[in-house]
Amino acid sequence: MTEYLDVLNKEQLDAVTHEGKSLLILAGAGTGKTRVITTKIAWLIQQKHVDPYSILAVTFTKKAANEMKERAIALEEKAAWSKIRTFHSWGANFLRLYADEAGVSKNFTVYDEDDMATIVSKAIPSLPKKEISQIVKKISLAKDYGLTPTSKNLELVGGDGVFAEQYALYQERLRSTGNVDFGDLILLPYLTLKNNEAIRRDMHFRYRVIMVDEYQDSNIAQSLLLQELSGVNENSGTYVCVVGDDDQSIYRFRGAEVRNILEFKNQFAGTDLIRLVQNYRSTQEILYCADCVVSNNAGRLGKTLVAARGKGKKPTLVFLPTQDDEVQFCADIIEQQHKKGVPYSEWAILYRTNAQSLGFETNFMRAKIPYAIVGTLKFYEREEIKDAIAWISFVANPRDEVAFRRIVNKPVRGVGAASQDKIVEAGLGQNLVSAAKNIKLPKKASEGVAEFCKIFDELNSMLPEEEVVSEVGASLPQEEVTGSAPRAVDANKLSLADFIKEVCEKTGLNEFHEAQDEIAGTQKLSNLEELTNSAVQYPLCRKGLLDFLDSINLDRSSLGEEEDGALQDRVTLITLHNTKGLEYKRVIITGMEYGVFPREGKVGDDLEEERRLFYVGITRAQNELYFTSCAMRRLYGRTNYMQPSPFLYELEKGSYRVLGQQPFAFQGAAGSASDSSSAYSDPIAKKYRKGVMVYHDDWGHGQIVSGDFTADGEYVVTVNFETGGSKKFLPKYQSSSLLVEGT
DNA sequence: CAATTCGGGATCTGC
DNA sequence: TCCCGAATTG
Repeated sequence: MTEYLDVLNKEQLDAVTHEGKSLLILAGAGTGKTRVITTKIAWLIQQKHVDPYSILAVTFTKKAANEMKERAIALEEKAAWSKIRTFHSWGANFLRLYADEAGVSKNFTVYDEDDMATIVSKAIPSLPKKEISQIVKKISLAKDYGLTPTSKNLELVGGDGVFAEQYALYQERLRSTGNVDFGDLILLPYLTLKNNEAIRRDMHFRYRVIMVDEYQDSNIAQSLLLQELSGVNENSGTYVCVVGDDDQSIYRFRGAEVRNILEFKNQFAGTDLIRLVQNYRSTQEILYCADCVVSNNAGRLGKTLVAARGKGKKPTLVFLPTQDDEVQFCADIIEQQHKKGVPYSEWAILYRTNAQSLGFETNFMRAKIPYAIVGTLKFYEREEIKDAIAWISFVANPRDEVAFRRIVNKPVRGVGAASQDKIVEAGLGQNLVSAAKNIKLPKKASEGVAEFCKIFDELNSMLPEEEVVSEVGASLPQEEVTGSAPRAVDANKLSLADFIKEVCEKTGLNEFHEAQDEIAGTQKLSNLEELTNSAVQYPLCRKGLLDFLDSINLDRSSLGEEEDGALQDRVTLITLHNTKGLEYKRVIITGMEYGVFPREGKVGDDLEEERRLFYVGITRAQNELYFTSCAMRRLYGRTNYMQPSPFLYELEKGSYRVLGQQPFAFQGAAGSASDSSSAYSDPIAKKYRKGVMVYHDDWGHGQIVSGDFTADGEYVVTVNFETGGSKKFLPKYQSSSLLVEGT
């Protein structure tokens, strides 16, 4: 019955069976923290007879939540009744439940930063355009810190009296729409709990065990929410267990507060601490590099990971001339290994900024290397998608000013900015369709508005309040992480996709974007189709619509990550940030240049955060790890000479192999590729001269033992490989597969 | 109100 | 380099 405990090490077992007090688990990368949490859930249910319904586990990404839920259920079926969700999706759920108390519409949707900017510009018309995005950022940060417009500590986010006023105006306007922004998903539940004892008691009664994953990336508001939710100061008896790693804190810029970990024991009295340092993911050589890097950070709790898997291969540092060579190197090595049977899916290419993915995409496309981009797919930021979503959101909540402005005159119906303002001012905080119907406007505009309202009414009447239920006889809840119940597809039944299809047709979006496609050669129409298809599992009703919107708004990467996506054989292209919690057999960290990674101008705490990000990247690798660094890179449309990333200097010499031409800074006493007094005039012969260490994609590491010109003037080298073999090459044709190796 | 053109600014990272 | 917004023009 408890054989799943046998696979745990001592510390893991202690963590799983710990009870009665709050617990902080300091879990290094790859130390099996997901296993600990999921096992703990199973153990509590099975051995301690804790009601699964009273267990709450929160994570930061939907992917992590899904995985956790799956694994917990695999250990104990009843874990299906537990709430395992992302922080934000839990918050959204809470707010729908207590919408009145929180002061929002039951049918709210979530505004992103663009939408926030629209609200700001309408709430403070005098504000110069340029300052809007700064204010938006500041407001977001304030909410992450748990601050309201009347808080005394607004200077924490660099806010003064003027900002307090701006924040207040924004809040007022936002509340009039009934919608929420991202920060509200945490802040409003916190405030609601704090100010409402009855709800608070309900929650304390409801949740007996609360677990939080990746606690190092929680912000102040989340910490405050956790305190209220658990009732730690009210003797609720709720058990709180958080798991985190201060070395992997990478979201300071959006309000994450490492001090939440450091101060956990003060906020939650009587906390016990358990450390997990046994690493089951990476080989020792990889962990050694990771440790070299992160030990340069001050202000860490400090721990050194111990590999359970043995020594392994040294990481490889590759110097390349340009970013095109970088892309080519990655393509080559992946293709070479693929020919030897290594699946594409074992590889991940990591980069600092999303913009860097472009080169890989185009090259891989041409080379027919299958790839999948994880994360900011930008899909939902596309114009046509935002249009369609605005329509859907507006049907859900007709107080949504931002959506209204977006769609009322698209395609053009003669309702310009002036008319829009009139309608919104008249109907602020009310149903904008009613307001629009009752207002007097110029002839052209009023005809347009009438048309718009007609479309709205037609669409609105398509949506029943509740799904017409045909009973499903499942004993366990089918709840999904983001919300509820995407059902099995029933061909005979209308789904939300049918609604969205109607939206695209009735509103003229299809027509409008079809025309755009012809002019600009874009694919907007098929994007709309893709959006439609993604709604097929949602039931045709208001609840289904809200769930669908939540799934979009609370997880930008959900589309394009089809169910079977993980099973397909593809190289992963991913930002370093997005790799949190993931692992790959072979990892290439690209763009290891000063200015790219770390980004230019990062100093002090910010530089330390970049370093932790590097640490996160390194510790994703199970077996093989590569760093690539270019001498030249196109940035801002200009070609720049680059210096190697300072982080590379933090790796101990000898703890990694070097390929390619080392920059001057890397040519120490042990350097080898710097014989400038060669007698050869042929640059190829000069590069591949006798004695040079090389690396070949198929044959591995070796040394050139002879180099001669043939009768036809071709330069031939003989290479003896580490493995014992000897081969002849024509370097002229091997520039990408036969690389000069350094130290 | 829409189409065109011109100029400045920008690029982090993301729930 | 490219994209977006403002200004200009129809």
